[in-house]
Amino acid sequence: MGIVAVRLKDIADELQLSVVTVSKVLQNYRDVNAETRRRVLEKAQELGYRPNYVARSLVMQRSATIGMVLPHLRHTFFQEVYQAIAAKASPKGYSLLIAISQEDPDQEAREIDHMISRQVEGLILASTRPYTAGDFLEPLEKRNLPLLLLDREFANYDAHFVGTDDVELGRFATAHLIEQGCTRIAHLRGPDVSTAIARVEGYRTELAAHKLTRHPHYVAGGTGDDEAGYWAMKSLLKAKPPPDSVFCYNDPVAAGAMKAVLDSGLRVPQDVAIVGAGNMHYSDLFRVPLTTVDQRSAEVGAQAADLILDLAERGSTTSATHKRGRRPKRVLVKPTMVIRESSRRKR
Amino acid sequence: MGIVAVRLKDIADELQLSVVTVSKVLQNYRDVNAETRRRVLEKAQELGYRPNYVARSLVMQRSATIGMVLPHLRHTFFQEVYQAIAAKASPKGYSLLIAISQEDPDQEAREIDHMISRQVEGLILASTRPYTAGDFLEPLEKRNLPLLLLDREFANYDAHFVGTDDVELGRFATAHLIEQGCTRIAHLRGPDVSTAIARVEGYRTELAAHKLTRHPHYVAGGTGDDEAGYWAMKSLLKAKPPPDSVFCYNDPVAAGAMKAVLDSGLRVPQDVAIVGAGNMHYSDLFRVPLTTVDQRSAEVGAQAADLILDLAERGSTTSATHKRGRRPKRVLVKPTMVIRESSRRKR
DNA sequence: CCGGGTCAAGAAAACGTTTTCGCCAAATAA
DNA sequence: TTATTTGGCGAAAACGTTTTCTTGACCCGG
Repeated sequence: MGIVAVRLKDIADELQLSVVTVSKVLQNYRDVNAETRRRVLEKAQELGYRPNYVARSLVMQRSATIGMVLPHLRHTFFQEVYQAIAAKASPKGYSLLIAISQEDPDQEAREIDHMISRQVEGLILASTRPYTAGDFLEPLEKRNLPLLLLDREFANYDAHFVGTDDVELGRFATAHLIEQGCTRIAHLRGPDVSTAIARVEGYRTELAAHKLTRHPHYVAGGTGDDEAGYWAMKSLLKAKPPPDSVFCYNDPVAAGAMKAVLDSGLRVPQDVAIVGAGNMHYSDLFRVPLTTVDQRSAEVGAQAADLILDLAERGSTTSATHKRGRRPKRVLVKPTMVIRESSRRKR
Repeated sequence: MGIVAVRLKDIADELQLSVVTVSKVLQNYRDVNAETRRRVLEKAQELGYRPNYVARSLVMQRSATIGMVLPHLRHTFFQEVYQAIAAKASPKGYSLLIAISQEDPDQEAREIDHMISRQVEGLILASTRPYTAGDFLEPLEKRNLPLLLLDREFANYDAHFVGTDDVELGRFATAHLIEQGCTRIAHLRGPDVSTAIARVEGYRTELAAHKLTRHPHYVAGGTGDDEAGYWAMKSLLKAKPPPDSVFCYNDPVAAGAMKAVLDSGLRVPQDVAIVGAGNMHYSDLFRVPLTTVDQRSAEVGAQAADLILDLAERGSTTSATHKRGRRPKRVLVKPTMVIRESSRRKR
């Protein structure tokens, strides 16, 4: 019972050779006779030999594995980033070990520990923690294990980062609404993570640049899902005067907000223009096709893959080298507007 | 440079002990002095020791890893299944190694080989192959490695399977349209995989049960995405007589179909009623909220997790034991209707 | 004083590889 | 002929664990 595996030794025994010679054939060493090589390859084929990467990892001190710890897989953003990373890592022989923290910081810490134990050569982390890093990163530092923060960064911790330029995202969305003639622009912000904070900043900056006043009640919060968007929008509509437009933290929030507006008998975009973010799949098929800011997730993924693979191959570093003067990389991908019906006021 | 790790030996050296004793402490063996145990635990904490699972896997002949090979992550189905599996596997100490075949059979075969080399204890495969298994499963059989087919099964190969009851799905959708008074019911089928074939079967069975004729042109094919749905629907609308309703392979196809209908100036559901499948996130926010058949993906994932973990723990089997008389398990999850506007003809 | 038992620790073997080094025979050069 | 190189192969060590077996010290009862 159990799994039966063919080892180098099995090939060696059958051919009256040593494991060393067999190994050498498979590693393409030159100091082995052509005829011997042929016989080994033939036998390996015949027995269906597959190398044992666990053993190889141990002796070579290289797992060829990249770990990813994500809060969830709900948004297309993480899926597409994941696909982009997989597409780059696989041809280089790297495997991807994935863990989901379920938005739970303790679970996140456990999964990170687990990744360490699995000897990953690099770790991509989209942290679920509210904006600030704790000492849960210490084990990574101690081991000098390459860390790449994805999408969300920490205010008090310098690490390599790849994500969307969220300040720009906020500015783009807001500028677009202004351009459409909106003046009472509200914002449904997300939870207390860097992306949400940066989007608020972009929103404010752009309003200020156009000398538009911010009604104090025009920024409402939530957990970042459609449920939250629905209820936040419901209450926003009761403000006096009510907003004529809203920039939402992401597409799910925008979807909820749209539902709230339509349920209230108001029209989109005539009464309330809506802009989301993330360009979720099929958001063009919403009741009113949704204007959104595309985060170019595939590009984010590609950048993340390039960086983490580079770090892994060079055997750098969480933050140790930063302290020796080298700055961590910070890659911000510029978002792009995708304009659809939900915000089109001008014809 | 490179990653620096703390080993058992480091702890042992500092405390003038042998690795054996240190290992025993961490494995909770009883034959070690209480004071020694305390010192070891303290030192392990101090040095930030994390066990090396690669070494442990090698000696214990247990990787505690489950592999998943999926065609892609686009549909919410796979995401939710993945999440459900992760939720069950993680508490049991299993990690998930994921690979994406990109719908490419060769890539799929490579990824399977890779999983073998990584010594996974069980493999979940949603194959991209058109309905029939090839000899690419031979390495799995040879090693007696537990295989679980997810979502899509093979006609000519008996293996454990967990997925949606797709025949029922096709019947449910069709029956619902009949109930709404539709008579010219078309079907936009998916690619040549078992799920699509089964859905067609359900569709035909239900039509026959109601003695409804099938217009030969009423089944149109495609690749299963919204693009395909759009063009297939476009041409379906030119049929004489045109269908008054359509059951679509999945929600993306339905989304494309809806777009085609609306673009043609027709109304949903009055002129053409539409039913999708999969209950994609936010399909209730479509231009016309989409009626769909929910595949209960979380339940599928939970079942898949239970089965593969059970197989892995018991060290069974691809198909070897099947031949010894034990039948592979076949778990079919019953889908449920989610009725929304796109199909509601009766008030 | 001896035999048995208990307690605490370590030595050795094992897991499947890779790599370095050494060995021997045959071929080549001097 | 002798010295040197070359070609082909294997022995041994290493990677970080876990497990089994052994050892030695100590205590207790007879």
